Amino acid sequence: MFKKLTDEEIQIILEAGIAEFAENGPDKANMHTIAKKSGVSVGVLYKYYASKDDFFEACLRLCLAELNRVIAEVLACDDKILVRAEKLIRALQKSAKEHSGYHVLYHEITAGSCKKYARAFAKEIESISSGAYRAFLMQAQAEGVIRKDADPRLFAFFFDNLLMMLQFSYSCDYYKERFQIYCDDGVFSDDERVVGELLKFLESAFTVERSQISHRG
Amino acid sequence: MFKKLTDEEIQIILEAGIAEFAENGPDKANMHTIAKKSGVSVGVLYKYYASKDDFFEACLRLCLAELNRVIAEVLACDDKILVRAEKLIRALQKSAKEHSGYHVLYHEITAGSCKKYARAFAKEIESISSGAYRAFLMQAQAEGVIRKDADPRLFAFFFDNLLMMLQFSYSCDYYKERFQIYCDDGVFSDDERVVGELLKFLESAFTVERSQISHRG
Amino acid sequence: MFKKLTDEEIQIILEAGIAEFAENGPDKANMHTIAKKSGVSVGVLYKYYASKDDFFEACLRLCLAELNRVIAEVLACDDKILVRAEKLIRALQKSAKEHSGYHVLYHEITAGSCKKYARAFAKEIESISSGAYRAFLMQAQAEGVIRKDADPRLFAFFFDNLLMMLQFSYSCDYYKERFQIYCDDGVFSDDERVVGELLKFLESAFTVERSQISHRG
Amino acid sequence: MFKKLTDEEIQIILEAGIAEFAENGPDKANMHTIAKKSGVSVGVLYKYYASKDDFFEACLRLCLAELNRVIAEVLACDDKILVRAEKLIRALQKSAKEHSGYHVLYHEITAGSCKKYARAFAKEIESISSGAYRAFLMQAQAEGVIRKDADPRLFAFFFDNLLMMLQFSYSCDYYKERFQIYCDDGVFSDDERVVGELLKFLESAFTVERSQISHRG
DNA sequence: GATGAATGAGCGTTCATTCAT
DNA sequence: AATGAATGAACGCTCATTCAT
Repeated sequence: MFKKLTDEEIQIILEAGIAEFAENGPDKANMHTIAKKSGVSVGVLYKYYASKDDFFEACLRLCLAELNRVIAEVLACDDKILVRAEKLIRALQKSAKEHSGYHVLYHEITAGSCKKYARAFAKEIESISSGAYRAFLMQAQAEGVIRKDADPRLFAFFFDNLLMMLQFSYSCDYYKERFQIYCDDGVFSDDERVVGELLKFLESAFTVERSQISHRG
Repeated sequence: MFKKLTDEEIQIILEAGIAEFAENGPDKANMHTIAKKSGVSVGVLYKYYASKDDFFEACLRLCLAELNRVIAEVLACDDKILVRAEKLIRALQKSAKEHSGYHVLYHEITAGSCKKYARAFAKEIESISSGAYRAFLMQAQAEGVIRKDADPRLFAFFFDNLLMMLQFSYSCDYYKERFQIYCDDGVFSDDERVVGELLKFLESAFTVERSQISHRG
Repeated sequence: MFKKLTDEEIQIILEAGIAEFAENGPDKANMHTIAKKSGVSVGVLYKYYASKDDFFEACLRLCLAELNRVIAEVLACDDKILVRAEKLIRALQKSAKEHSGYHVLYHEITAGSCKKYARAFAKEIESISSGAYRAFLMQAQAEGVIRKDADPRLFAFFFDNLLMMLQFSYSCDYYKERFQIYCDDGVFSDDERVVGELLKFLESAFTVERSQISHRG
Repeated sequence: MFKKLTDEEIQIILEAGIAEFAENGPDKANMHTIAKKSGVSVGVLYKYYASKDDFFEACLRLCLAELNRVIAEVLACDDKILVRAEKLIRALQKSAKEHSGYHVLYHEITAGSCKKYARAFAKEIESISSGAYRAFLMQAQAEGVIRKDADPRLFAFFFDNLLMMLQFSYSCDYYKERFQIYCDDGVFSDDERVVGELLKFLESAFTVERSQISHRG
């Protein structure tokens, strides 16, 4: 073949990379295995990507683009806050179950092995959802739908924390195991229960007005 | 030194290991570096630990013991639920800031490179907090302090999710970056703000009675 | 060189291995040295052979194949027993002098460091000559050429013992030294003398009819 | 203990060394294991022996002394040649069965791993039996008991070759396996058969007068 | 351009030897 | 004097990267 790789071929290579990186982690992942699995030679891999690290970054970008797409799709509609939350939960639940590798790779960035990417990627990725969530929390606050005394930044943070843990709980081995321990072996087959309870949790968290307890004296 | 290593010296080695594993991840961490950093020879490392894996596990156990100790200490007192929550938040906040390596290593287990430990450790570690949280949620429910319609298992799960994300946000690079993005550069010097907002979030989440939205239809 | 190794190149590597293993024994032999001596990188060694052990076995097999070839060539002809013996002696004498490494490696198997191979290889190698020698001893017995009261199995064993010691005496350092002590410094340059005397020894051993001594009472 | 090691203690250490060296070969043998097995510390080992090599040599010397003792005992009596042969055969058969380690270690010298000792030891050890055997062969020749045309040096060599192979066949794994292949599984329990046949073989070899076959033309 | 064989730095691990106690 | 913990050089093996074909 004397041609540039097509987008489809690139896609196949990246998918193979994502699978391998998700399966074995960035360090144990093997470039030859990836080449073999995607039906190309290592030479091609190194023609398109300067190094294993560089290739890992490309895989990562594909994952994050997809995850962003999922979230952006939900946020595009002008729903009320809890409807949005529900849609996000369902979307992440579905995506994490169907494309666990993508979420596992996202999780890898948060681990030490990817130190290198931490700063840059955090900026790139988290700014989007951070901004979006803060925005609609502030709007909801303005509309009187959620508690006035909430710090939109922190609340957006807590909200995203719950979503992140949710997606990892549907995709990463350790978190999956933990999910079953916290809930029970049936959680993975009763998505509605999880959606329902998380919404219940969020709904309360967002909408209570009174403060029953005075922390700090 | 030609005497058997004292407990303190073993501690130094483990701390060096934790630092190296936290810094580079289990795969990239280098046994020679650890030996050098802790002022012993590689031989000593292999006299006390059968393999890199075995040593990693020992480091891990030290971290987890400490983390469990922190949590257990808080749970020992028979406080009301939100007091407990507050104490847990403060304890984790403090611990994650002071011994970030311990928390980073805990986080490592959740990542792909430690696949091997996922199952076993999850059982070992998460069962404790899972049981404890569920128990005091149920007790609070019985006392009428928190909403009756909450599934204690799921709510315990969401609660711990928030705590985990909190500790990682004070210890792991990526999460720290993200924390600043969500909140602002000042978060790390205003612990009270975080405690206050998270308590506010939890308080509402736990105590609302009415359900304003009907999910699912 | 970026083409697959040719058979000749593989041969060079194996020869380097045989030389190194013969020189230093299987344990002290060094894979880096072998790589260097055969002009390839260690990587190549491990591309073609799974481990040092595996490589050693390959070297061994090459030696044994050659040794078997030498013996098989002689046994192919339908000569009378002492003619065969003479041919075998000459063939082993020549081979042990010219390819001492091959014979040294054969000798290595008999030593403790190769414990692992003892059983399997013994079966594989010794069965052939054992069977062949016994067969022609029995034939010679049937033809009345050699003594009737000989146990063909034991006599075949003694015969091969003499041949083995002969080949080792021309190839292994210790045995070479011993050879010179038993005979004199000139043995290695007077092959005919050795052939002649050994044939004399065998001829008598095989052909005497009367038993002058009553062993066992 | 503030005393020099007694001869018995030295003996225990050497026996442990012989066992370990015989079991694993000189390279794989472990100094710590030897120390442990003989109930002393490695420090003591290195107090009495400069290095592993030096210790191996000491073990070797013990073995060889014992083997020489066995042979010398037999040669002390002024028996006729075949009586001597029979006594030697029985003595080696017994010794190799009972103290296989000693013989295995002797065999190790002949292997490449002990390159270092080849020259020196060969001189030291083989000279004795070589001289003795040659002497009594010449005497027997003078007495007209064995063939006149035999070269006493070579015949002594062949004689010792058969004895060496015999002792190894009763002590070294590979040779034991080979022994069973050549003869049958019962050889090890029918010592008389082996003695008888070897004597038959030697008797003929030594005593034939006429040369029935003209080798070389 | 594409291939994949070859490279070799680098890491985990062992164990003979040393020497503080 | 005896101990055995500590040392660290050295080796087997891997795999990201290169480049002759």
